[in-house]
Amino acid sequence: MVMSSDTGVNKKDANRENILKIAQEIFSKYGYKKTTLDDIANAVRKGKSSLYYYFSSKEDLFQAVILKEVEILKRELEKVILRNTDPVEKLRDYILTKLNTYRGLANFYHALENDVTAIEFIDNIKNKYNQEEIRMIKRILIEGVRKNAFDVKDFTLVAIGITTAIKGLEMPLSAGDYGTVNLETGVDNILKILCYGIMKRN
Amino acid sequence: MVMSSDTGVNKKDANRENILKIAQEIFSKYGYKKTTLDDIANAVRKGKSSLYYYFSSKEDLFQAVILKEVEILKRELEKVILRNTDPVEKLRDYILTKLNTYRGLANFYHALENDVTAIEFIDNIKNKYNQEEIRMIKRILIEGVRKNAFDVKDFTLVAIGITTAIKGLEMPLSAGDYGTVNLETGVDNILKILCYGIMKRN
DNA sequence: TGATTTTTGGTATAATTTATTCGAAAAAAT
DNA sequence: ATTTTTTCGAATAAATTATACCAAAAATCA
Repeated sequence: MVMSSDTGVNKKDANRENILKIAQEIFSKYGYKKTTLDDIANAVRKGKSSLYYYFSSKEDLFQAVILKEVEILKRELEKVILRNTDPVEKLRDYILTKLNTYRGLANFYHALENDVTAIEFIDNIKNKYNQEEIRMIKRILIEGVRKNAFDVKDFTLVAIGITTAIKGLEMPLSAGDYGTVNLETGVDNILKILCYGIMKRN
Repeated sequence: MVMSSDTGVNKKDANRENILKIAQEIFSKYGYKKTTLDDIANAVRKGKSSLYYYFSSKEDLFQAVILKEVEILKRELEKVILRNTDPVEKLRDYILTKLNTYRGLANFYHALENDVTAIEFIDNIKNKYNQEEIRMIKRILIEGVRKNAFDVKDFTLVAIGITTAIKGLEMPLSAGDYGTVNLETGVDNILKILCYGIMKRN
């Protein structure tokens, strides 16, 4: 393969990225099963068979989309963590950012149902990510204590607790009732509860 | 057919209604093509073949859903028309109500593409309804003039103009970019423009 | 109760859709 | 001009799906 000399990215990679971006939109709208390669091919204005030049199969494309999505989420959350905000605010931002990005992933998950391999794949990612999540929450907690806002003894334990609470918030998204749930309200509710347990009383 | 004596509605009709309601949700989420009878059957917790006891075909069911949707929209709009509000407010409410209900219809339309017969069917309804719309707008205008808020010479012409403007607002919905457009803002923009042309200056 | 009507859903099938392959040709780069 | 990259039409095999039929369950009635 020969690539253009000045730009580090070649055309193929650019095309891949474009396909990925559009595929993520369509997948997240219809879910895995209901999305056809024709849908994607039409949207990127290429022949269906051209997709196989970039990805070896529908599943391969799907996994690439998910992987990219996870990367984006990770970077987004890092940003929140590094922001210089009040600890509670930071916790709230973290959860909201996560849920909002998760909303995209949710629809993938939703229309998977039978497709065992795909579910397994996603579950693997989720588990892997779970560890990272706990670490991140921990950082927020530690910072909160240092700033004299939180009073936490066992960081790991509390971090796991909060992670669990977030999972609870994710549930309705996975289940697919979008319109019904108000994310912010849900988060604030959970936050209020969490804070009463965590906050240092004066 | 023998029906229960006291209630006017029999069970079959109730089931039909239920199927209609659920089918509308699924159709409006995935569009006509991507919705399978299995989807609907599962959602109503019946066997797929049972649906044929209530509707003669997928298309039949689809048309019933649309027809019902149109009925609901019509009734909703009648209510707005009869409300005792400021004319501009009423116009705004009318348009917003229409667009919001239309959001549901939009997705049907969106995933129709090839299916010529279905498109024709919907277009027929749209045309038929268009006349009614003009009549309704006219009523709002007439009332507005009587209340000394509007200054309109040719009601029909202005009504057609407004109807056209509303179509413009519907477009992005038909095109399928939901998240992008803010209905209220769009409506208020159009309204502001419309009012400057219609309002009686003091 | 037993008879009849309503409602359900399993199974079968024919038509359609869809993911994937292959190879050749257009486009771009060298 | 030759090589490399990229595209896509056509073919296919597997899966999905709308629809038809029929028998049995459930509800209603007499």
